[in-house]
Amino acid sequence: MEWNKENPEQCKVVVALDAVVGKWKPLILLHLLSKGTLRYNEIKRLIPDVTQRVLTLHLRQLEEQGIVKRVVYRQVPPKVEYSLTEHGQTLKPVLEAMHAWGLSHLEHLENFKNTQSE
Amino acid sequence: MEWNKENPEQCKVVVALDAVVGKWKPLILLHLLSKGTLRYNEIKRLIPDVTQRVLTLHLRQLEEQGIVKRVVYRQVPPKVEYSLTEHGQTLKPVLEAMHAWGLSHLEHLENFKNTQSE
DNA sequence: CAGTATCCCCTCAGATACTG
DNA sequence: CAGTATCTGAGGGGATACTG
Repeated sequence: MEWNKENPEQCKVVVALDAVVGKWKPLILLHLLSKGTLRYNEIKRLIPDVTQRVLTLHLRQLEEQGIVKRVVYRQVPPKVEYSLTEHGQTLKPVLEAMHAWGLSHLEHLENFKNTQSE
Repeated sequence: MEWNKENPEQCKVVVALDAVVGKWKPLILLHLLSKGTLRYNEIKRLIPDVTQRVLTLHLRQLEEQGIVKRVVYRQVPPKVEYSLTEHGQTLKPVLEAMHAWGLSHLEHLENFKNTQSE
């Protein structure tokens, strides 16, 4: 926790960022958090603007990081289910903290922009 | 706080990410958090690998967001001091949460990679 | 259904040189 | 000291078409 007292260089904020950054990753994580388990096309439908290519890329990266679990049911037509691993669940409070700050930041930006133009 | 129950679309995680993402932004913020006020070249010395161009860009963006305050002393040679705004300070708990998760994530990656190769 | 395979573009960051 | 100005390259993401 005490990263900032002496040597900020060894802080691991970037590690967290690396896991969460990606145009659609936050949305993917939030949907998995609220729904539990989702099939590939369900995610695609929940996030219409993501392309298949990028959605797959994001999911693969989250899987590599041990954040998302991918279960393939060998059948025709194929069925693939995505869910958060236990470790992935631990992101929830972090995402909530970021969301809360994001909200307050938006408010601050309001009167900040105003005082700028005055 | 309740972004995930029904509509993750309106979650503001991305707002927070937008403010914090940038190759050297976390380090800049951490240094400012621990030192309080720093001159341009002091930051540059604390983060040797950042180029002047990118450091300036990052600082300008943080300033635009109302996170960093920039004070110019009109004198020769010039003196410019950077510090966090009050609002910028509110990022501290968020960064700490990310750092803490980053640490635990690194541990998890250890035995995750191991179980992968088994 | 759940993806690959290509191709393209554009932003972010680095390198280097210059300046009020 | 605290920056600009230019040029450059890498890669993250989009569009479209195809497939086991």
